[in-house]
Amino acid sequence: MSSSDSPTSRTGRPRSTEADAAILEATRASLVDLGWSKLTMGDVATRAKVAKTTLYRRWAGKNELVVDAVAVLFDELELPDRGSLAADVQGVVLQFAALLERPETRTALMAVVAESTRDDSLRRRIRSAIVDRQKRLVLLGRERAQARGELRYEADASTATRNADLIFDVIAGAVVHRTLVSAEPVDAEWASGFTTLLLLGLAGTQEP
Amino acid sequence: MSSSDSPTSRTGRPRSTEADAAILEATRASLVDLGWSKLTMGDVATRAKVAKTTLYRRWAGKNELVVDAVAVLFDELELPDRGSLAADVQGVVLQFAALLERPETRTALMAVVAESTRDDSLRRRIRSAIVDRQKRLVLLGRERAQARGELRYEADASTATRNADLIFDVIAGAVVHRTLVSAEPVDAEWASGFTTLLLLGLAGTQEP
Amino acid sequence: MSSSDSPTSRTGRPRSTEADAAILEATRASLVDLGWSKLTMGDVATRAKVAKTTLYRRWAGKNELVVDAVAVLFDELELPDRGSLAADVQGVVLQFAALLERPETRTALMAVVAESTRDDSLRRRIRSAIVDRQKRLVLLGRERAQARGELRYEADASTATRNADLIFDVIAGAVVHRTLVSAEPVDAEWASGFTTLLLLGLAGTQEP
Amino acid sequence: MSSSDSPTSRTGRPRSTEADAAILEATRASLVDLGWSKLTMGDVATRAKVAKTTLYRRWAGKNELVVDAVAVLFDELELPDRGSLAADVQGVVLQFAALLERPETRTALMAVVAESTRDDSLRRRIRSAIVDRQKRLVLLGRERAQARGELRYEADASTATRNADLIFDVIAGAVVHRTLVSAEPVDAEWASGFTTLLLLGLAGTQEP
DNA sequence: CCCTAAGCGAGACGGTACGTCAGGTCTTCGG
DNA sequence: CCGAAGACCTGACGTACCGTCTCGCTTAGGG
Repeated sequence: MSSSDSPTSRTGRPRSTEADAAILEATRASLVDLGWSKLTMGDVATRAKVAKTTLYRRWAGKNELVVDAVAVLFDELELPDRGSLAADVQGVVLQFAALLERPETRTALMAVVAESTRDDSLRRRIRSAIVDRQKRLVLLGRERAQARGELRYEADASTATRNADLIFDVIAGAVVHRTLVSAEPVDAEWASGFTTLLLLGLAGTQEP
Repeated sequence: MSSSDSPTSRTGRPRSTEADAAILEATRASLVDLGWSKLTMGDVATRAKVAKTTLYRRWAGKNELVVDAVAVLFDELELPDRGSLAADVQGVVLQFAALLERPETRTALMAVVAESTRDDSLRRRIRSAIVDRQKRLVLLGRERAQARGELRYEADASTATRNADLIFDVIAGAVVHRTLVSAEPVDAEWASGFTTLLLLGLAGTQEP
Repeated sequence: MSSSDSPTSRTGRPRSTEADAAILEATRASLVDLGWSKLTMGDVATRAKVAKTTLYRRWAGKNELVVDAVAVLFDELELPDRGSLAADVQGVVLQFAALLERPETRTALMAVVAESTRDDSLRRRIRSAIVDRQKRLVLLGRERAQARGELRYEADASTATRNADLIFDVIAGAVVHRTLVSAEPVDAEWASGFTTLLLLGLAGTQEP
Repeated sequence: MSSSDSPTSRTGRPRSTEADAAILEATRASLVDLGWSKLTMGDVATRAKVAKTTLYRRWAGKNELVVDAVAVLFDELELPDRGSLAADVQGVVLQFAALLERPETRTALMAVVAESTRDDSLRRRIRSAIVDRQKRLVLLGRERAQARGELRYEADASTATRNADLIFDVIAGAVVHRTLVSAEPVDAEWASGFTTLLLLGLAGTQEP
């Protein structure tokens, strides 16, 4: 997660793992208190009771640090089996919205995405640390729905991938837009309306 | 659009309207060259051949300036009548994606949205200058589709509004997510797949 | 004193003489409140209820304005006949010291002198508006002392001038240094000690 | 002399002593080229090849910096034994005048004195860094004259101090006034006339 | 059991940009 | 033409962070 993918240099004092944890924790705290644009490396260092050098030894800058600090939060998302595809979708929509309401994700997510439009390595980091990891939810949901007979098995693998990507963009995009751009609440009612729209659309594409 | 909503103070030298235009143009140019995070007020002032103070007299800061500079680009979006709802949706999806591919919008849009999560006045500015202005496309598209008989007229006004908002979040969200987060192209194929999904979903809700 | 030495241009609106007085008064007030370095043209204009342009039409800048504003205060110095040279000297020393204790002169005098070291026209202005005007006190004091028989009449005119200049520098210099550099009070005791020293010195040069 | 009178904090990177020297040197050079009022912290930093922050870390502002930069020049003043009190006084008068003719002292001295009239801490700094240090010359001169039998030993210590202060104010004041206010040269002739006046005055006060 | 290489804290360093302020000038309107 | 109002350009201000550096000290592993 942090940068040290090096072959574990054998000599010298090893890096403090406590520092790592303290820094990420401090980063989230700073995001909550100050927001993305006011967050500074110095402030994070102070909160984590760590020297600035220690931060820079591990992360190249604010962008990378925040991605790592926030990524772990997205792993909290789960897909408990609620018995039907509609319930599963609605559940994940509400979970995702709740995550986006948290101040640390709220302020950080769009900011790092914005930065990533001009920084390829950052975009790759975001994809691997956040985006791609959450596609698992779409894939898992589909599998369950297929097992239940709610969805057909897709014959063509590439079509299957394309569909999963589309669904992911629609769900994630709609929830993010509703939450951060429209700044309206994602409540059970909205989640229900959205889920209905999505599943009818999906069902339609599977008709003969 | 800029700050002077005052009742046009009668005395003193009036503000230069040329400066206004030059500043917004310079802001877009600076966004293209430097991106959001590297853009500075000083650079914009230099490009616009204007003093920094002249910027600050009109805009409170980088955020407000960029919103105004970018907002006008969104007004380019149109909804030419292509004869069917599907064609209209697909058309606007492609237009919107093309707009998001432009470097000035690409780097600016998410950034100001991110900032707006901690700044209510900024969020209001974004809504009035960008978001709400584009809902017109959804409303216009629905009217046309209703005139064509592709969609029913909605009896309940509040349901109608809710539906329009939902559709707007789904379209805008999906396109933004595909473009900026997934960083995959919005080509005719994707647009077609997305439009199909959306319209089937809409049709489904009108069946019974 | 102010700049308009033009041959009374016959046409157009005449300059407000009230404005002149108000500006000089405002300048002194600003000196008292803010001191030389914090005094600004804008503040003076505001206090005088006058536009900045009006100031610049009359004075080239802060330096010239302050010299004129302060010069008039030095004309308050007088040399009442106290019956003896010693009493006259002591009197003028105390008067001068009292003038230098006033905040407007205190802060302004050294400042404009400092500026004048790099600005010949300013130095000329200071000399004509302040310094040379006060030499009259030395000359008047000498005349009286000569009339009283306390001092001999000087035969050589250039020697007389040289002596007057020397005495002026010694008196003015000592009082200024005591007041502004040493920052010690010029009370009757000090004035007495200084006068004694000076007059004994003068007497000595006239002995043989 | 600079700010660090702290007990040498043991941790962190130590301050660069080269920077200290370069800054003071650059300050003097800037005074020569630009004069007090045009001197800027930025220019000094540039000349010293140092960041502006490095200046502000050591000095609170222009005033303090210039006092320190100029103070060292005053330490050049010496009192070589020329065999008689008159010769000693005349020598120091000419040295002091030569110092005041140098552009860096010329422009700086009166300026900082002017500022000090509104800033007690600055006045203390000037006194300790410049004024009081030069009183040594008066004291040394008196001691020598007493050793030579030219002056009596003063019985009362407080009277001795008062006299030394008076002489200091007279010498320094007269030379400064002649040089900077009257803007006339302090040549051997003037120095001789002044010395005669002063010593006769002193002699007179010691008669029975 | 010391040696050595790296980690660590502290804080100074050269920079860049900030947002503000003052200096002077220019442009409008009204007197 | 004068005067007020206020916008304009210029350039300096003092501050905040940046990311790097240089210290002296700590901490483990390998010889």
